[in-house]
Amino acid sequence: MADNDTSKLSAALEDYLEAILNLSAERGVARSRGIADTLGVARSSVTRALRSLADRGLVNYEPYGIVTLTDDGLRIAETVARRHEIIQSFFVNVLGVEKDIAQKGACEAAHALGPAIIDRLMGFIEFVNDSHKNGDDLVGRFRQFCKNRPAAKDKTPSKATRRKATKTLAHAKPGQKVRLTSINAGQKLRSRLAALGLVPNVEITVVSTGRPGPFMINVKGSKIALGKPMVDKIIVE
Amino acid sequence: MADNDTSKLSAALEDYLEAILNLSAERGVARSRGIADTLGVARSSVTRALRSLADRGLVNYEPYGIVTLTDDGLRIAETVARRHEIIQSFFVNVLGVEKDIAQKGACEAAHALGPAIIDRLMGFIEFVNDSHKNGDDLVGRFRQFCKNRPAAKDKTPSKATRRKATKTLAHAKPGQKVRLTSINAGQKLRSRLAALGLVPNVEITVVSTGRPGPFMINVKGSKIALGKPMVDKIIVE
DNA sequence: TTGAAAAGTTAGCCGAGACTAACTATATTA
DNA sequence: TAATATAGTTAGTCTCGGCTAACTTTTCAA
Repeated sequence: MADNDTSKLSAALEDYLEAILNLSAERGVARSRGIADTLGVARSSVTRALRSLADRGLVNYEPYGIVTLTDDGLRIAETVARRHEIIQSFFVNVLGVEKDIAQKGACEAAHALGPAIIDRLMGFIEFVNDSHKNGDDLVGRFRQFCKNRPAAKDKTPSKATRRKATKTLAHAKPGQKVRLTSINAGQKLRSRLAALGLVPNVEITVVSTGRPGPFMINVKGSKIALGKPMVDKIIVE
Repeated sequence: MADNDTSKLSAALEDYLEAILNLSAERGVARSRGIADTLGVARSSVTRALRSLADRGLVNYEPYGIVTLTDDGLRIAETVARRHEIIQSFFVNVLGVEKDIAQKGACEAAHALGPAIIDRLMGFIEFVNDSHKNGDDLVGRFRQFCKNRPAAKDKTPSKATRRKATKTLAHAKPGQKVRLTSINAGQKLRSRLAALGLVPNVEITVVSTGRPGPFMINVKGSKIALGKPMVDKIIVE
């Protein structure tokens, strides 16, 4: 019983519970060393985590003893393990992601996704299996679909995601024409730049973006060299 | 360029970048207050995060100034935002999860899932859309499938997930017969229990599990009352 | 133009969760 | 059964990412 703390468990402590469950199942018994190895943390970290879990009434733990789950701990551990498996199964069996990559992603995602999403996900996996029994090989069709599709790079934002962030002069490319919107600096700097013709609404043509050399721009016919700190302060569109 | 740190960014800092990107797009400019409101953190936390991001060369930031993303920061922010959207789109448009629940889950999962999984997920969404164009309403079929399926509870582990964790006497139900495997305690306690007939391999019948009253067991015809601390130390199968 | 309100920063605190180094308890085995 | 190896704990430190309270800067309106 102990504290029966209502507050949600941290992802780290959930991982400890899951590790204890797995070790219990695999080796018959969970010991500190095994937990440390499984999670890749120091033994001392395990000691502290076990004390914390014992305080919450989730494990039976006493110094130098073996670790067992209480009813409450078992319930949580099984929930986490189940989420983990459902997510991993989706990644591997539906999406066709490599097992070790899926493993890593599923482990983290298991803490992020609530019951509603997990239930739907499991339902979806069942749906896919069911379809297969009825002669519709969804996964096979998906694999085929992937082959005919140019691989999208994670780094390249899709049009749907593209946003217009506030741009500074530093974002501009050589030859590009931009309009000065504002200057992100104090009074004195603004008036210094104003003396060079750099005022709101003026048109700027980028000559070269430095690296090496200074950042060169053309404003109303006159070339101006700017240092990196300036370039970051000039907001353009 | 500043530091150009190779180390991976924390989930929290990724969230700051994403918030800056969104604010830039929505309000034209990102300021400290807006970031604090968006993320629901104190303004002072934002100040510190911005300093950290500026140190890594991801934002242009100076005290009291507005915040803009550098090229590197923009790249990361867009990547995170894209992941976020892809995951959320999957939850909402494929799984049919409610938008605000999906929102929360997707936000956290966006930090957990790497390029490989994200790419597949996006591919899958495209596949579903493509199927729909070709007359196969996958999502509709899934919805229908869900209706005919008894809702699974998140808390109840499926048989596939069920594991045999190390059980203590505390897990046993009244009337249940178990066999004592070992006792998780020191020499002195073990011999005390041995005097009561509690030795490895002995059969134990659970009479009552306490709450209220003591935990009662039957060992070779004799009834024994055990305290909670004892019950947790007796490993059974 | 000045003075209050809003925005932003500083300083100091906290808890979680990791680490290392040094110590102690338990197990093994010669 | 004593010596040693292994397991486990303690103590102290660090980083991260929150927080509050108090202070400073900027903005805006009278």
